[in-house]
Amino acid sequence: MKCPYCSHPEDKVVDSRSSRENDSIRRRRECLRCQRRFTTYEHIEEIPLMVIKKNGQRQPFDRNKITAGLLKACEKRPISAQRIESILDTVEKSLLRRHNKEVTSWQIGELIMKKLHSVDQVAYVRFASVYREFKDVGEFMKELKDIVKKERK
Amino acid sequence: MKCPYCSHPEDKVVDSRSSRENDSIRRRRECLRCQRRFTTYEHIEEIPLMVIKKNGQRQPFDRNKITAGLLKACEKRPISAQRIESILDTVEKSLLRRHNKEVTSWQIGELIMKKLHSVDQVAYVRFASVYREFKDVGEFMKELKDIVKKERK
DNA sequence: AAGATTACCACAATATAATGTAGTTTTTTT
DNA sequence: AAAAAAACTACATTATATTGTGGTAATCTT
Repeated sequence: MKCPYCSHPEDKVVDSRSSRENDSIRRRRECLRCQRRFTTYEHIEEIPLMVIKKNGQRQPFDRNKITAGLLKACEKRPISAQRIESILDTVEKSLLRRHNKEVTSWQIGELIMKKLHSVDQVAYVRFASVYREFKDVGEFMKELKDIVKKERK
Repeated sequence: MKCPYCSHPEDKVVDSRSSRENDSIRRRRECLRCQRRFTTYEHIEEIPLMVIKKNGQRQPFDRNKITAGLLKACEKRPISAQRIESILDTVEKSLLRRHNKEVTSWQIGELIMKKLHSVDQVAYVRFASVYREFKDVGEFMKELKDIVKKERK
């Protein structure tokens, strides 16, 4: 565990206690180089995933809602429903693997866009234009040009 | 560490590895009752605090901004600047103590309101009426009545 | 579709963490 | 302002985690 003060990688545990609910372990560690102390927490890898919406409200992660948006973006595009499911799989898993209990809908959008971009660029632009307003028109045009260029090939 | 499947409090560590950057330890644990396995992560207690704003964008926690809003809500109220600083202290500390790297501005508002409510109820209502729209008019009127009743005493 | 990275698994040898008891300080609640 | 709860401290005893090696499978990148 890297010391937060001096970045030294070695330390020792000075105290270790379970929380009353046994849902975490608090350890008090001491850096072997600078002797300073710090606290760490051990947690179970989070399973429940809460989404923070734009208005700041939370709600449980609902895969179906996202699927719906993606399906719409992929209308009339050569992407199978299977393909979409697999994109969702990847996104969901990589969200679950994060250590963070909470995700913003914006982060989810970004992840999907990254995936979608490598699968179908037209669908990507459709999705992107809904989920994220391009920072400026220039960026949007640049994306479009790149895609048109490739489609022509 | 409580088993996420059967809630049994005893388990053993089956594998334990540092992340390459030494900023966390991943442990693979096995429940002593149901034998199922799960993963835990140990992290340094978080120090940097990111605020998720209503529009979904992040920014570093800025105490001054919050102070400004609070000061305005407390205009002409018998609350010293010192008092306000101490409210902010409490809120900031309790945010830092959470295990969560990120907080929504909504959560911060709630914390401040809780504190403010016990200090000055009129200021509380002013602040609340800005930071949170009361779910319904009834709730707002109820708050007002309670406060007026107390003021009369 | 191949290559790289990361999670997961097993086993054995060594070193370090967990736990009880207990006192102090800090923080939160009433 | 006092009481209650939580975090940090120390020390001694016991028990368990860490680390290397090495292999498989799943996932991410190109």
